[in-house]
Amino acid sequence: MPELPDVEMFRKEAEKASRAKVTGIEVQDASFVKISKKDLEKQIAGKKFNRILRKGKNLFLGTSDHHAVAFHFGMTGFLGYEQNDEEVSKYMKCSFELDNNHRLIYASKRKLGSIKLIEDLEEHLKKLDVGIDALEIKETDFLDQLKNSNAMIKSFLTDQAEIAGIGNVYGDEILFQSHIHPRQKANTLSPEQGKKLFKQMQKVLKTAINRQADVSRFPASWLAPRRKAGEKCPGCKGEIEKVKISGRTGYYCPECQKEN
DNA sequence: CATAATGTTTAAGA
DNA sequence: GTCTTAAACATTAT
Repeated sequence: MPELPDVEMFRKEAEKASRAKVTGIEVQDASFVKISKKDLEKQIAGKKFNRILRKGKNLFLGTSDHHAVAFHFGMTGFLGYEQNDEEVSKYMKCSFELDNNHRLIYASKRKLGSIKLIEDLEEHLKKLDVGIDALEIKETDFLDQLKNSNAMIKSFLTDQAEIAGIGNVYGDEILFQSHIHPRQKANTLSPEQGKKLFKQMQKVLKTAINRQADVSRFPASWLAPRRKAGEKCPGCKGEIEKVKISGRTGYYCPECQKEN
């Protein structure tokens, strides 16, 4: 589930490739990649991805000449650094062959993500309609944005233009650990709730990264492993309920997360 | 077989 | 302009 912690894992994968030179590019699913092997190679071959940058759920692999490849992972995409002799995944969309017997592969079971060629990374970042990364935002700015939003807090947290990186699963987790109801309006949170939300946001994301964004390694006190209506809340005896907000199915504990 | 799934974009209505 | 839902995208897992 590519949200901030997952994409952070992909960033680390890409970093393993950053000292090697790209020798060629294979496109396995042209209907998804949409850029020709020829154009990709013209811009990337012979260079190194030595400027790697993540902003929210977006990953940019840049070269020294300001060009870059922009990746978005949709719901099922991933990036992996692997040895050349490994079997090619049938979900592979394209791969960047390296001069060290490895390759960087982008794979996805569905077609919801994207791969784009960027002419000038700095210019591109300026125009991107994506807010500051959830791990970079300062508490005071976060609280200001909360005050200025009339949206439900779940929508606020998952709105990439407000804060970048939080999706459906981590949004639910952060609200669960902050004891805030997902439908509560952002601008009705008390200052204490706002501060708690900020703190839990940092904690949840950092903990998830420390555990390789792997749900099976998350603490038993978390909601994420129990995303199902009728499951027992890990904090009380209550039952987890489903809520549909901005088109996504969310989960919360009606006992622990009351509206005020 | 029907339904839901980690995401984004677009449209339409309040 | 803000915020909400619903639908669309394509494919897999339950």
